[in-house]
Amino acid sequence: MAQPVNFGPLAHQPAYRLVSEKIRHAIISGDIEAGELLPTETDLAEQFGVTRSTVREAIRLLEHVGILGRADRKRLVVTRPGTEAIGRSVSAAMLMHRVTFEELWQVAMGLEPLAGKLACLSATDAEKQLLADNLVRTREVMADHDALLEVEIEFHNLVAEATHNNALLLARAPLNELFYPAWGAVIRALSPGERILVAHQHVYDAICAGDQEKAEEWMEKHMRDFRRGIEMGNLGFEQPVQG
Amino acid sequence: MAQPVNFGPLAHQPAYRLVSEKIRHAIISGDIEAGELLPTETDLAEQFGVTRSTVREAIRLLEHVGILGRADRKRLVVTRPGTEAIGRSVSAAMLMHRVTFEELWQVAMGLEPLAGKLACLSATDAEKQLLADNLVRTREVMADHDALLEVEIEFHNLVAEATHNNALLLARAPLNELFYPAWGAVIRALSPGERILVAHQHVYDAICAGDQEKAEEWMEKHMRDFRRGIEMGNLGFEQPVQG
DNA sequence: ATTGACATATTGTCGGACAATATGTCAGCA
DNA sequence: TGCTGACATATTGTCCGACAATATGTCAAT
Repeated sequence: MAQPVNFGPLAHQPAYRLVSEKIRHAIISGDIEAGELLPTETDLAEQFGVTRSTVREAIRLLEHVGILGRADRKRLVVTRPGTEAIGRSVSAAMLMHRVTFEELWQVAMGLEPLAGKLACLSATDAEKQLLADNLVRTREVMADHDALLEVEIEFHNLVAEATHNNALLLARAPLNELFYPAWGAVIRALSPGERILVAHQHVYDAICAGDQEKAEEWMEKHMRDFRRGIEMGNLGFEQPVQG
Repeated sequence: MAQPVNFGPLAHQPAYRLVSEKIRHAIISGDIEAGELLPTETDLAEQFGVTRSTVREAIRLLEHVGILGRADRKRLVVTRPGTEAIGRSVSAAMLMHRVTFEELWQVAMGLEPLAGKLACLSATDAEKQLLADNLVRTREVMADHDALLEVEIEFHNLVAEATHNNALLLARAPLNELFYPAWGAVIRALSPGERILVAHQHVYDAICAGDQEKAEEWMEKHMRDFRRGIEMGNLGFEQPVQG
């Protein structure tokens, strides 16, 4: 029996998407470097043969992803999406998927110890110094829950940055965003300042000594502590994270 | 001396951003469920007290991130950003950051073995069956480079899905996108069909047996093979990945 | 129940308009 | 010279109104 011909739906992309794709392609293919200014909307409209409104919609499409930004609230500029932009999108996606703490924690268990390990190989003296400063401040604010949360988050970010691995930085971007409130709750509930400091100290020592195993191991311990904190504080380890 | 008052630049957000934020907030806070239809553009324009053009720009802002999509090329619908949408944004970001294979591989070494391990705990019979089917097909197409690439990628996706961990799925989304071409190059250069099959087989066995350590270990071996493939094929392990 | 004709709703695109604001130019003045 | 202020210009944000293409709903005819 002859298969009835199956015409796939002919994909008539709206113009604003085509324009958006063209610009996007020009950007990620490197034709336009990050930091370069884009032509004005009117120019683009002429070049593509569409109206300014259409160009504007195309631009908006790229704006929230972080590929395009504004230089001085006027001219459009090509930007590298930073961890903030990526963190926003991905964590929004995770929220909508009702990701639980457990799921998130499992990912963190894959990435944070890795960050510790890699930092041993690539941390510069300046970065080690930043970590040392962070430790000092941790000791100072141990009693202040809010401040402790700040330095705690900062420590992890510093370690991640010390890896000089942009892929890792981007991959763990959403963790920051989503763990923030939970971590704060744990700190308020259990005042684990001392334990945090000890773990951080060991990680720092390991990084300075270039001891990958130790860094990995202590990051892991640290994360397990965090998990236990959520469980003990009855914060709902199996519950979806809250925005 | 009295500090001269420092007026921060007053942040006058353009209207389309405000509208976008309102909608975005309504979505991720759960006021609008995924799958629900949004009011029409004209309605939204009235509700917000702006013109349709402005609403449209606001919508575009959310569209590319994946939280808004079209139901039937007409009505707007709230969607959960899937791995494709996230993969696109994040991999674009990674491309612009000139992420190298090495960086990417390091992240994959954090996530893929983890996926193998977790899949041991949560893979359903149906998912195991899918993996089995994949293995059969792998054996069949071992000589065909393109087809081999397909099943190889599929295998990793199946394992990841078997974890039932959405956070993990989203975090590894960009890897798929970016490794794809490289993996293909490795396959074409070295025809490693046999090695791939062996590794997959062991991972599959481990998942069926619930043997976390073995699954993790073989995923790791598999990834190391991949790394060696890139190095041996002179594909530039320290080079930025190509879009 | 299916088909076809027709009105309606909604999106995609266009064109033009104007206010607010940043940029560039140039004369005037210490 | 070097700074200031006035003015024209360019660019973006926002609005309005319009129209074509297409999907949806209704209703009569078969």
